[in-house]
Amino acid sequence: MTKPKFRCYSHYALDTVQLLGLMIRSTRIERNITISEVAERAGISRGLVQRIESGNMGTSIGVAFEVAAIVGLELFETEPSNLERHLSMERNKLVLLKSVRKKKRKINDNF
Amino acid sequence: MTKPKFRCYSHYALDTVQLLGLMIRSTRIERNITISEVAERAGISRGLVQRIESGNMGTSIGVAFEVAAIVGLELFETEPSNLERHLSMERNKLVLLKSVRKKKRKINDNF
DNA sequence: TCTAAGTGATCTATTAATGGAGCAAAAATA
DNA sequence: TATTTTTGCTCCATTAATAGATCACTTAGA
Repeated sequence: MTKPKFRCYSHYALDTVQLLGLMIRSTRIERNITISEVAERAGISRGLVQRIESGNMGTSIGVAFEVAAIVGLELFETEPSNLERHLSMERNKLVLLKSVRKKKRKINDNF
Repeated sequence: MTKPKFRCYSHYALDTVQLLGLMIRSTRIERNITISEVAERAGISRGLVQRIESGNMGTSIGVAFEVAAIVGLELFETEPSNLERHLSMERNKLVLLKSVRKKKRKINDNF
């Protein structure tokens, strides 16, 4: 796969990233925190917080989730304590689920 | 803020990104899709899918959410139709919420 | 209304992510 | 068990993201 000049995103992915940005922004404003404060606490630049809030697809997921945590927006879990539980559940699940094996598609090849 | 050599993440952000990766992986395996297939459908490399599934903090949020969508993992919303509704709700909310103004902390400065 | 704080945006040097190839280990199944 | 697919990982060249500074515009509050 050669690296594309302009990456193509599905409507769903675009909407999801934009929704996350808007939720971060509204939560931040509701709790009376400035962009500069968030940037300082996250250890990133002011411009990067702006790009995250505006739904930029290229920002790194770690920083975006860190910003969400700083403003107090909870992802996936309503309670932080559930996060650990959910995490270990998924880890246990994946002990059984290993790799995927595709069935050979060699049917109807002799006519 | 000078760009740090090693960025520092909160435990919560680390767990959240890792959880997303694990959920993508288990959903992918349950639905019998290989990493290579996901990579091809997302238009990215096989290694990048691996990094996303292993909870790498530096991968771009757009690609990570695209991969989640491809394996059929729904973020934030249980139904895709709710996503649009949620999005417009947030947009409407932010019409009123503009910028944050910090109170001047000029109390007790004359003693 | 006036003023300062907050925000949005652009530009460039620096830093980091990604693709692609290759290799070894693990896992599925014949 | 033998064999082939899938996966995990490393390396490096290329491409993209980020920091930092700056400027204009918007907003909140005096």
